[in-house]
Amino acid sequence: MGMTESTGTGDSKEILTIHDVARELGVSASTVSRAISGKGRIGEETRQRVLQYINANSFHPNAAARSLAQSRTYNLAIIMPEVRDLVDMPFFHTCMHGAEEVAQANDYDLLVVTTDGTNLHPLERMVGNRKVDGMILTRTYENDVFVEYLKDAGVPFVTVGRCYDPKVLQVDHDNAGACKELTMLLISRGMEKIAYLGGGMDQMVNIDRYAGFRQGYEAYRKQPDKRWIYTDLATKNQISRAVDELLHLGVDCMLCQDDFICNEVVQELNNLKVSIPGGMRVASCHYSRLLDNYPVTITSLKFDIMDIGRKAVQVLLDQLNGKHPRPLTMLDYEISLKESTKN
Amino acid sequence: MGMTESTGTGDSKEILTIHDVARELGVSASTVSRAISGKGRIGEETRQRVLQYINANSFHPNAAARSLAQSRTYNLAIIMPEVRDLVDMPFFHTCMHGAEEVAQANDYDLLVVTTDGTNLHPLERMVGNRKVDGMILTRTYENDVFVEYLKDAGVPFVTVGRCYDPKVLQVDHDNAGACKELTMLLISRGMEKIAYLGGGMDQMVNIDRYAGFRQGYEAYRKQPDKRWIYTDLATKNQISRAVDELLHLGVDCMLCQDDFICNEVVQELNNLKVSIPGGMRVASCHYSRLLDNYPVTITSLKFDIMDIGRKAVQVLLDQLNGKHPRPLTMLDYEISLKESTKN
DNA sequence: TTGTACGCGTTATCAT
DNA sequence: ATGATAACGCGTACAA
Repeated sequence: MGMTESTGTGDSKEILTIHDVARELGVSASTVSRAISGKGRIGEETRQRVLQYINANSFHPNAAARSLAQSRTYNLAIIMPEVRDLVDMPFFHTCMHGAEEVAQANDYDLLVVTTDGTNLHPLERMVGNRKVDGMILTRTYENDVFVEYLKDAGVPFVTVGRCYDPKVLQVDHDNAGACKELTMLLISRGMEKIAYLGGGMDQMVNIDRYAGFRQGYEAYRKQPDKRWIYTDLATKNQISRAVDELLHLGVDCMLCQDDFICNEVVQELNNLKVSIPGGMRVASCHYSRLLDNYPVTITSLKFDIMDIGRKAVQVLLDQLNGKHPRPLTMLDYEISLKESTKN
Repeated sequence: MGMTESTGTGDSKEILTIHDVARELGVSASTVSRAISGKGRIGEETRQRVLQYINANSFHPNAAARSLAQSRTYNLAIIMPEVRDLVDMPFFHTCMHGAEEVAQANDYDLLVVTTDGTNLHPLERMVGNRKVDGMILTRTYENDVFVEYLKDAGVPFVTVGRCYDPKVLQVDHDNAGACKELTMLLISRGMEKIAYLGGGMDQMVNIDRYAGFRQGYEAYRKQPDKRWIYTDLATKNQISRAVDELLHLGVDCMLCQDDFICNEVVQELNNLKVSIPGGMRVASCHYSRLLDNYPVTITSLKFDIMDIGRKAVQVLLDQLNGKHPRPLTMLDYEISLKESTKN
């Protein structure tokens, strides 16, 4: 738009195109393109000459043009659950940073999208506009509209968390196995009456952890009392009420489904002047720094969250690049036995 | 690529282009384009006809093509500091969600980029590729290489936090003013010896808060003892050591520069069995849920973080749309006087 | 090995 | 008010 031509010497500021480079080097645009992409045969010397020039003049191919020509955006989207309570965000954010790290390393960019468990709209826009090559679902539900939609739309995606469809790319920890092991450990330490405090059973991770808890009991041919079990706990109030009632029931230990719940449980116990582990034992199926804030260390399962984000993107990129990654990637966990369950 | 044509009736799945729509409706592509964009004159009835058709067949314009034609990506990037400690992330993540909310509402997408205070590389890639229309800097430094780079590159951007250049778009709280007010309040409540525990003085926010602290004293024509002042505290160890020494000096109150530091301070005090506010008074220049975990409520400054993210994007979009937003947007704060500073 | 020509899907500038 | 046509910048068969 009425921009005066640079006078003679190659100025900075001007935005270069592949043609500018070509003209300057006395070659054709396609040669430049080949030099950059590495595709198609090209003389090594011209290749170097081009590469050197674009480096020196910091030429970058226009993403939109490239995207249009290749039908590839080099963008990934990560879908985050709507933030209700700030404290339950660490998992997703850590995961996001892991994802971003690997994306970045592969010259991909990461778009963040937050949406609740039902609103497809933001996804539809992205898919419709073809703004991304693939997506990462950071949470899975028992009836997952996102999974259904993406399968249907033919968009490559990976889930963080389990998914019933075995063909869907998924990376997860063995939540059930881990909780089973933790439960068994607690029982073996003499805790007979273990209470379970869990959240929304519409989420796969919660379903799995609860299943693991039951399996732990079954392995000992025992059964937890129904009154010790709370699921679908959503608010702080519900949690503290559950704690109160469980105290009356005289359980030996409170097994919390995640760090958020554990956090509330410990606080309520604190309020009631119940000491840990003297008055009550506590364990959590997921550890986060949140729990660092207590003088007593908490027995818990530990997962490498950043790594799950990394792996998710790795698998997704493999998929996009035509490799055929194993659909299911299982990550390690660790049981961290601490003071809070000392007998 | 060898896709069989849909037999007769307009199937779903096929990816439509603006031409398909045009052909189907017996109009030209440009008419369809105009109907969608609203630009250029077009008959109201044809307009409706087009709009209805694209709705019914869920047509979305190809983002890459549109981007190429308009030289506009409808993407924004948010630059997040490299994550060192997970606990100091809440600010940036909350900010991000606020930004994403407004971006989403304006049909923009948000790319996340994390980088430390010196590494320009990720920015250069984005700018070079023209992947975004603008950027949000979530943290500003006294000598800010990002600000310099973006100004130089002519990329629209907004900073969250203050910046020396008055022409740079910035949205911020009045950190200095708020800390001054808080300091004065503490003094007026009889706390003569206020210790200050702060972090890296390379960051603008820390510079401002510290300045506010000093101004608070000056307003009373007093001066804090040098030994009460700790800046550039980086590790937990440094913080707890500072707390120990300050206890020996017999200060009346510990004013913490942010929630992270306050968190450590309170923990250390806990370890040492020093009660709050009985044994020591504590206040924080920034509140986050982190501090919810203590039985005693903490006197602090409160900022609406989500809102700062929202405002940042709003201002940036205004800029992109040729409006001329005021360079400086100041957001409100609130002083929350709680138990931790009771005398 | 390298150059030519066309397509990717949209917007914008001209005509009509 | 609408239609044809030329960009936008890059990738890629095809030709040389």
